[in-house]
Amino acid sequence: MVTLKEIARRSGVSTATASYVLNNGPKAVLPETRERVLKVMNELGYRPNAAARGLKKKRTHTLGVVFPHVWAEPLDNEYYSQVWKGIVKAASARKQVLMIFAGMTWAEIVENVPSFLDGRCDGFLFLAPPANSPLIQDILSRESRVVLVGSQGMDLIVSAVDSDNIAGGKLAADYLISLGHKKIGMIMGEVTSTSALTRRNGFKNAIISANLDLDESLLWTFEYDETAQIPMVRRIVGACRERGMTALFCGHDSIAELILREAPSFGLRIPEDLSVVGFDDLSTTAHTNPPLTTIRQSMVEIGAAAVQILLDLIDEVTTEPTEKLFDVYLIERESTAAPSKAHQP
Amino acid sequence: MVTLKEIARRSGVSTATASYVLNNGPKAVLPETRERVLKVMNELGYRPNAAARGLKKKRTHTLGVVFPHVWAEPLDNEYYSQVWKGIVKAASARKQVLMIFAGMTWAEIVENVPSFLDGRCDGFLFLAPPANSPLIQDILSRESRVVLVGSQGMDLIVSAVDSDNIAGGKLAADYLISLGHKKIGMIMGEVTSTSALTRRNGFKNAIISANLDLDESLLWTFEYDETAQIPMVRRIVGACRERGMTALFCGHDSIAELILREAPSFGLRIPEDLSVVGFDDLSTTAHTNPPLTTIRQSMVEIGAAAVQILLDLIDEVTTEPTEKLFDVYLIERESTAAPSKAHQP
DNA sequence: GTGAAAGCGCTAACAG
DNA sequence: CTGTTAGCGCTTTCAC
Repeated sequence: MVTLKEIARRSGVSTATASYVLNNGPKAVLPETRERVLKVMNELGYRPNAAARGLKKKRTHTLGVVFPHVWAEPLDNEYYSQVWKGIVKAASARKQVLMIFAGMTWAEIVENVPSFLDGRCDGFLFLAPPANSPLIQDILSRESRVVLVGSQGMDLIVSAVDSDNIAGGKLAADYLISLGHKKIGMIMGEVTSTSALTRRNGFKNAIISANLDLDESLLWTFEYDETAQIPMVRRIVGACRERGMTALFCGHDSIAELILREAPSFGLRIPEDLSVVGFDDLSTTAHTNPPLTTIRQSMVEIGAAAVQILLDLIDEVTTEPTEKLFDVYLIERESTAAPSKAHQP
Repeated sequence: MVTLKEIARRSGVSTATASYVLNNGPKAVLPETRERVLKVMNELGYRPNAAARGLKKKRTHTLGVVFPHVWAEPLDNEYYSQVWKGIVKAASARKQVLMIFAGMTWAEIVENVPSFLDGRCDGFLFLAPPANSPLIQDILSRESRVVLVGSQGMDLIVSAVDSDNIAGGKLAADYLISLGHKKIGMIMGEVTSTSALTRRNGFKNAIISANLDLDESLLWTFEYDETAQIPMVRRIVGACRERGMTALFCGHDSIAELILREAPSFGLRIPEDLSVVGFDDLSTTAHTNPPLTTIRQSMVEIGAAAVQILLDLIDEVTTEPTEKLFDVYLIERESTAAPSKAHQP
């Protein structure tokens, strides 16, 4: 390994001078000296040692990104990919390196993350942590340079970036109501996810504001277990037949895709018998049959904003926790329509 | 920040002793001393500083993973996700942290990666680097602890893990031949990708071995540009109509999905008019219409094996570069059938 | 079994 | 403008 000392020796200067040229300061260096040193550095392919620098400066230019699980899980795959894309983009634009912490389960994360508070990262991004996790509390007590992504509405004093899920839930419900639907159901994602909860709250609010009947039996939670999915679809079909449900809001596009895929085998036509609205606007939803009406989130922007906020925290540009919510948009496709005559009063 | 020195002071021992208890060695420590020190560490929530340790031991327990681009790109999304899943799994099982290097373009990577050869990682995993990239050459000249993933068959002396793509291309072709097809086309992925090239080589070999006509005009390269895709499909449809092509092997499932989706609008029935075989076995391909016959790769295992090989290199368990190829499997679904009578001689 | 001290590679205050 | 040197937090050799 070639060291600064070696560079200095070969260029006939002191390590201090060599360091000054490396860092462009804090002291000035004569142009010719500078050139000489740079030349030697180039020739030897010198790379300043990151550990030594980190030790000295207490700054690693590394951001830790904590994933709740490996994001290859089908349900959230594209959401994480897109947010991640924004993170990478913003981080590389600002010359930051990303360090990933991911385990199979949240328990594994909880066990390991505290051991990373050892100076190898300047701050942390937590992607969609479960609501009210004690880990976050614990981390925050020792490290304030933390930004939560996809977790608005927790009671913690911490920076966070997310879509405006309340508005999203409301947007979906209001749209279905405007089409004339009266009996509207919803399937939410994980109960441990704050965004799933807030989407449902927005949805409920809209139903209530419209003076419609909020039928709790039409509110389901998605079953991640594959063997439970067909029975779940069956229950939803049952609700259409027996309770007159004519529209369904799904907390994730992937849930909506499942419904679209399975509905025909139950003789349920979409949108004639059931209007379906998703959430996310995944790239696949424009090609479902029928194309899915959904709520678009700005996933890439969310990731980029999170990096921005974290760096401001690290650089002490801001000291107060910031919360940023992104607007969501209705993307109207063909999985929604006015309720058919058969269901009209 | 609480340091070892502070721990030592508070426990009434030297930093050396405190270090011995931290590392369980290299010297023995009296159990009671040990307990006392551990207690203080716990109370203060002590975390040994990573930079200081790295500086001293020249080992960071960090693995660098280089992505050719953000893997949110639709074509390769799930492939990278799955490989990544295997990497995370294997790395966390062996207590390694992962550092990600990703840019938007390969040029950005080339520009930045060398600057990470600064001791912050113990070794590197390169995911599907372009064939014959000078970057890899450059890196290898300064850092031998490198494993290539998804890039068999380059001429470099470097460890690599991949699917047996030659066998995969052959498997697809042999299967179509066994169904009775004589005019078989292929669309390959990026020309810069070694796996795309080797799949095509396997395909060609099989065609030639079967004494069939290898029609070069039936060999296409996928167009990533979205506006070019419909014209590309049109050309393929044309080949069916004008040159009697009855089967098509796609180098990626995502390409096959495009064909399946667009074919109906050209009046092309699958598999009646054209049999289609994909490659990857993405989770979505069981639900395409019709379900896609494809070649399954063991993506998770590939990722895990790469970590294993890299760690052996780092720990000097092995010093020779290792190449590991994983078997691929034919998954027979409904997008393939014997050629219809109309096309038979 | 424990401690003093050197030193990993770098930065920066201080001296010249 | 350049050099000397202390020290970041830790590990480990060497002495006791």
